[in-house]
Amino acid sequence: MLISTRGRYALRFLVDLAENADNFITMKEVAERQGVSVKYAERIFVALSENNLLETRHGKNGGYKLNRPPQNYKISEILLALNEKISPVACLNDTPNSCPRSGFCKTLPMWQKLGNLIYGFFENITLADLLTQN
Amino acid sequence: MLISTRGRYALRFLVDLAENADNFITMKEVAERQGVSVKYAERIFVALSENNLLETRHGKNGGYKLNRPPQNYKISEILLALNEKISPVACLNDTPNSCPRSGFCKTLPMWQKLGNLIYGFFENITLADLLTQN
DNA sequence: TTTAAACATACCTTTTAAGTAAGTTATAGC
DNA sequence: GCTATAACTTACTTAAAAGGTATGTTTAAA
Repeated sequence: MLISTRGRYALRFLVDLAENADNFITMKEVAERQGVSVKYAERIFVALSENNLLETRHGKNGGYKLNRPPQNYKISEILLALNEKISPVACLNDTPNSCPRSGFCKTLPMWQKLGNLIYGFFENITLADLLTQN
Repeated sequence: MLISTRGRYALRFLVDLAENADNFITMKEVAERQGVSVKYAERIFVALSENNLLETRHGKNGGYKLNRPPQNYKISEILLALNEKISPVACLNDTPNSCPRSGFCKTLPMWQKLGNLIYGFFENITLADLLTQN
């Protein structure tokens, strides 16, 4: 699978925060609304926070909120924050390509094309685009 | 990762057979040429064979060869034979979608679009296309 | 009938995904 | 300043999948 639950949940959490914007929302509230255990959600929120995708406030009346308008969140950026490997095959993960066959591999060009297709897909969608879906 | 080594190796094996066409080629020979252990290659060849992607001959002077011209092998068909899950997220794997949130999930439409993009990519490339790459 | 190949079954190891537990630190409100 | 609350930290556990190996059995050409 290209994208694991961590990446999927992260997107849903951000959509949730966007829909309840302006106020600080607790992780617990989002986790419950999204049907994810609080403990698992916690790790995802921390990853988002570490990558400066969220504004946080500790203590009473604290929580999380978006730190920019939804159209400024590229999906690619969010998935990378969760360490999702976006490439379709392992042999595209290192640059320069470390496979000794890369110079003459007949399948590599196909993987590169697909990799670019997928990366381009995630680069050109923002959180705002998700909000208008139904 | 979307595609595992099994799928990747399968494609390379078929390219190898296509390049050495007409004769039966032993699995051992292909495996050595492709730098994959004979035992691991064996499982991949069996999967290809079970899905009628190869002609086989037992015993002396036996081996494998393609059972059709390279342009009649769609990449999608080959990957499916290896049980590669082509969809980018787990929640697209069952039809109808079994997720209780599928009716209102804000991220599902994006995953469906990406799934169609990837599936279309593999549907429109054949083994013959790989042979002309360098 | 021998030899070389595909085929079959069962197992092992490593890595990653997914999730849990127990505690520490920061901050708003009283 | 105290207290409640919520983010943060570290460490662990479990389950599944990927990747690979070992030991055989069956088939068919020479």
